[in-house]
Amino acid sequence: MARIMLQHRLLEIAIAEFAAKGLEGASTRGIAAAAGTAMSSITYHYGGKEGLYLAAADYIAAQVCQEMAPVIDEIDLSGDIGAIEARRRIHDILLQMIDTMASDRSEAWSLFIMREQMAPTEAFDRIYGGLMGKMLETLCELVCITTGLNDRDTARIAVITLTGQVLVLRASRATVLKLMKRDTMDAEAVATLASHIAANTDAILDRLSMERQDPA
Amino acid sequence: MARIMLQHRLLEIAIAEFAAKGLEGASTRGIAAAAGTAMSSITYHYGGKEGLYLAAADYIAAQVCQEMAPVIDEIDLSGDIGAIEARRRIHDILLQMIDTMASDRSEAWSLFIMREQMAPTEAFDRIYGGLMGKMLETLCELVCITTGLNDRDTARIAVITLTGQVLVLRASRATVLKLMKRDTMDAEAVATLASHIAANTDAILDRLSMERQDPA
DNA sequence: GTCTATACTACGATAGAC
DNA sequence: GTCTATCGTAGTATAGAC
Repeated sequence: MARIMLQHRLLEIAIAEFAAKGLEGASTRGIAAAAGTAMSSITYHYGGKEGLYLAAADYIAAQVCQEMAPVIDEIDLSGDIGAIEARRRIHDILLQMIDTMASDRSEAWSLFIMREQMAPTEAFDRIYGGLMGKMLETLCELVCITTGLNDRDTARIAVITLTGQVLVLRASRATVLKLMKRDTMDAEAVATLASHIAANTDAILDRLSMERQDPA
Repeated sequence: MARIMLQHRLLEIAIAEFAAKGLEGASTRGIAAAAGTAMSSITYHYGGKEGLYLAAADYIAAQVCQEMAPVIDEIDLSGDIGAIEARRRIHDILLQMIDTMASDRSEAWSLFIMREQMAPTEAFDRIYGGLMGKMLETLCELVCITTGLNDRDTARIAVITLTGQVLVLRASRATVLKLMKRDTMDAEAVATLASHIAANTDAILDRLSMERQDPA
């Protein structure tokens, strides 16, 4: 039992290190030392640095899956939801994403994922397959429902731009903080950003709905 | 003269390496070898790996500055432009950003900058100070003009979300390509994305204009 | 100024003691 | 299973030849 906890601890430290310094920048020596164990235990359990990295990706996928489950699973029981309900769920998902992206609690996860997005390795497929793909497809479906669109390609582009507003909070954290003249992303700043993103989301979805009805 | 060209070549190779592998992942030996010179010349010219990295940041700042100059400098002669002209310039700047973010030509630049955004070092200040800060403040100003807003804080948040739609094209390139079921970002895909981003931009700016007139 | 040779450090992997 | 010791490799930095 204590062993299992130690493995979790090692993985969490590994994620923090990989997130901060990248795959090459992080050192197995440092990770092992921080976890209070010998470096060779990484070799034993994960086969090496690369194995540890992939295990970290799986761990993140599982954690994020758990975190997002409440707002995603809901869609499974969607026999036929209306446009208003679909839009509410879009807002729920984006809010959950904002919370995850902005919170310091999951800073390491988001940084790890962001690094993979920019320079994908095998780890990206695991994370994408774990939940991200499902979540994005769910968003596409919801966009189609709430706008009345049948064109999933257009819906996908809408999802890209909608999530872009959220991702920028982490991907360009340094710029966002400079622009907002802050040192940290406190709860108030997150709330302000969230309300503006929600309003933008409505504006974008309304535009898509209107274009469908009146393709002028 | 040939020496200067060699330094430029070395810097460009360094940028590509740093962009692809990060500061720790890139190797001075590899960079020097690819540039056809000895590793110690890096020490001589830049003082070491860190110095080369900062020089690469300055080089990028200068290049991006040159690239964006046409759409930014325009604002300098803005005695009093109208709401329509301001909005046109916002679209111009975003289009230029999309082109820079999406094109393979400047892939290394954007990756380098993205890495700095996620984990800022001294290099970030150089890039931000070089042009990015000025460009973002220009965008804020234009948003205020085109929406009639006096609240620059709101304008800054609008700029964050507007640029977020663009940045996601590079920051989450892997996800975007998966969603769009493509292997590469060809010109047609870029054009489609650009037109949707432009429409979203209008929707967001219209929303801000309307809220100002009717803050219900 | 630029390259060669070398010193020094840190990394990842592995073998073997316990 | 876990730790210690060690090996080979790769990195930066430096000194010195040219």
